[in-house]
Amino acid sequence: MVKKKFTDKQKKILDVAEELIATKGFDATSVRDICSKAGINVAMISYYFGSKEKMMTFLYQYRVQRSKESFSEFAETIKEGKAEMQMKEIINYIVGLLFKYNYFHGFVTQEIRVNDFIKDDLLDFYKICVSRLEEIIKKGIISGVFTNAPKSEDILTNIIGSTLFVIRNKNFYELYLPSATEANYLSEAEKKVKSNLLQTTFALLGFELYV
Amino acid sequence: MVKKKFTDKQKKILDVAEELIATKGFDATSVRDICSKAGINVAMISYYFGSKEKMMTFLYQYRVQRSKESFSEFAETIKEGKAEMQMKEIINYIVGLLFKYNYFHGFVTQEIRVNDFIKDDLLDFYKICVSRLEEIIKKGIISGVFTNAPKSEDILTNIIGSTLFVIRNKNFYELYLPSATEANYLSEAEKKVKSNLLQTTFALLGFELYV
Amino acid sequence: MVKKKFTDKQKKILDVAEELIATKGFDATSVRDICSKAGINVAMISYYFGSKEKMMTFLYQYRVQRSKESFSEFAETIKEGKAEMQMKEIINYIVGLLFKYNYFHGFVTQEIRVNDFIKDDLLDFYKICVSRLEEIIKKGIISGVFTNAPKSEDILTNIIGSTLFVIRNKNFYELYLPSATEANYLSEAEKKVKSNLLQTTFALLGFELYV
Amino acid sequence: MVKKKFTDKQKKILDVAEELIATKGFDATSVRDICSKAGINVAMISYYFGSKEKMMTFLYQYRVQRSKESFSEFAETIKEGKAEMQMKEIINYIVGLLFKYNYFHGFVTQEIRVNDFIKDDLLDFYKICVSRLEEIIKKGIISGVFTNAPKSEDILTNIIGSTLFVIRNKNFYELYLPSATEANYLSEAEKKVKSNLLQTTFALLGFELYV
DNA sequence: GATGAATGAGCATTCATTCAT
DNA sequence: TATGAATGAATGCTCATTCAT
Repeated sequence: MVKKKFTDKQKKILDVAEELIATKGFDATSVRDICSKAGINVAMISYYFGSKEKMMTFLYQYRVQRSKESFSEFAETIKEGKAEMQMKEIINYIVGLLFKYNYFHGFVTQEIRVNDFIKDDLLDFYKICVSRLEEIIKKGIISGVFTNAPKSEDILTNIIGSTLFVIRNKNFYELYLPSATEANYLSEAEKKVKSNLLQTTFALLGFELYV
Repeated sequence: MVKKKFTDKQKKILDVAEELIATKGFDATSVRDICSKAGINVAMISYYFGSKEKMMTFLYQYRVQRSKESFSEFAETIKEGKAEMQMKEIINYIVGLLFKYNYFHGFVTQEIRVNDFIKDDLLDFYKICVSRLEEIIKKGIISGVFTNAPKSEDILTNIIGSTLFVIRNKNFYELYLPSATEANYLSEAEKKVKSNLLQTTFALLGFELYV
Repeated sequence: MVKKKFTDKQKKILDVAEELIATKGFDATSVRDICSKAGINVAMISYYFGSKEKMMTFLYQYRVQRSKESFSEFAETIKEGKAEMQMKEIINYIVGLLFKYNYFHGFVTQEIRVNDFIKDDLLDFYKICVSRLEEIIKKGIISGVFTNAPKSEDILTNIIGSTLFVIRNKNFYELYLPSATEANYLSEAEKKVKSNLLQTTFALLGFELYV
Repeated sequence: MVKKKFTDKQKKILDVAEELIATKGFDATSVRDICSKAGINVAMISYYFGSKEKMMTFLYQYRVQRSKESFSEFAETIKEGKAEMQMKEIINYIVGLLFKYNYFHGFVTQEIRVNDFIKDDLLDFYKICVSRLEEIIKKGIISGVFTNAPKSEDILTNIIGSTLFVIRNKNFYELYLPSATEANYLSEAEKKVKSNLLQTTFALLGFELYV
């Protein structure tokens, strides 16, 4: 797939499509829905992207690659810190990213019909996360602040898995968020899941956390 | 909704439907797909269940209620054990259940169009899990084997979230399962995620684990 | 078509079918509707009558032939009267018959898919009416009470046409029936249309009516 | 309902639909029937009209409203004449209209599933006819050409009822039309029913007719 | 580039009927 | 004689896509 620059109209389509697909699912979102909400002609999705499925591909590319890029930028900003600070920052960053694009990441792993190389794109992102975590754990072990060295793919699994579960299971998790309302569920849940994951991860690492 | 006994033919339909829906999603799975794979006439789904959506309802009932029941039975069997043994067993049980019905639980929280009382059914299941975990943690704290008392909803979140993530992200997790093949990915992944979750949970509980 | 004796169960089916078909139309009335309302198995209509359409045939036969028979009986009873009395009676009789079986006669001429010999049956009935009217008119002309001899097919056309129009166009005709309610529309309309047709017919016949 | 201009293709569909529905009934006429006869794609009915039922609505609108308009225009043209001439003209006009759109008016009052406001449209038409008849009768009574004043709703009932009966009962009425063939039944029947209704109506009005 | 009319394949569902019992 | 499960054809409709402009 050639990387593509999108015009404003195309970006508009992708934004609308993302929102609708995240809300209703890929199949339940019709080209007509997207186009009417985006204020453009029904034929334009085929015209611009070739097909609905190919549009989906561009949508993934549009989001996942941006996530990867922004993650790389973020990683730079914490390069100099201590391992425990870096770990805290990276957890907060990943969780924050998932919440920010909650209506996107949620279905990335669900919708199957998407071209494989898109999964590769996402896989790349996960692999970058794993190697960053790896570096941080090694650093913490060497500096002595971490006494245990769990597998970084398991740490990432816990982070992403728990976060997505919380995003997807509002009706469960809100039971334990007494002050959550319809409007602020996501921000309240984000706080709680970050706290949980920090505790969990530092416990695994054998790091005594004072939050 | 009245609880229903299913004939073998109906069970066959539900099994096929479950697999296809889990693979392709609800909307992308046509009744023609299901019926042709189940070797029955297209009209039978409407005939047996009323409609495709109602079939979905029966499918949920068929799986979630059975999960609840079998969980209750399981909980009885570990009633007498020590807290650490109970915790280990319950983690293994929940993870095993999710893997066993992997192509079901994965989409329960995803598909929107499902009747609410079904979500309630699943919520019930989660609440039962949480209260069991609660009991075990209290018991372990009292007996002194656990030195830390994390929130049980967070423990459950980690267990289910991580497990579903692993089930759904084969192409990521298999990178860290060197001996995994196409055929045995799930069983290998199950072992690894169980090990991860036991470590993680016991670390959170401040329990020294010797596995 | 062989004339058939119907069992009670078959008569039950025909009665239910007639009512439903008259209310909802032939196509909109399903075999399942009829059978469930008649308290019998879905397969019975095919079993008893061969098919839904053939059942329709029996239904016509069942009603139209009875109408013919009862008309013949009625005709006997007025054989001895004066022409003007006979005319009055026959108009009242025909209108009454149409109202009595309003939900049947109304659609006889509408539903096309019915076997032709059934139309013949109805045609027979009309022809009998015409010849009776013919006799009465002749008699009245001879006796001098009628001064004009309109075509009897036109008289019958007026009688049946006006009556069916009134039956079918409740929302129009009730505008001119101030005391009509939902419940008694048909009986009120029947009175008014009888009065109209008596006046009309006697006017045509040049007979001075004192009702 | 917004009044709509139809394209030629839409008019083609409505014409075909009208004919088929009048012949076979609404339910028995499938959109596939209509589209294949109209030489267009099956999806076009939904595309143009929204649904089969909505198409029906447009069909009513297309015919009934035009009938109303053309009736109003016609009424203007006879404004200046004598009562007996007006009565003759209006009878001929109404009968002619019913014959012209014979395959439409026949089922207007029959099909149940049609939107109510459409029935209102037809009712409007009937009410306009009644009030015109009313005026003519009054005028004739005043000028002394009519000696009797029957109810105009009953006159209209006779006119429409008899005409529709003749249209619908070809196999009966053709018995009295010796020169009628398959091809010219309608025009022959129209002549005879007009003659009948003129005679009938003038008889009711006490007007001596010399046709 | 951009439109909107038009297409044909596919959808879930309902139907009258048949078949095994 | 009677059942109800099972069938296959038909239904109205929606869909992503194409085509003429």
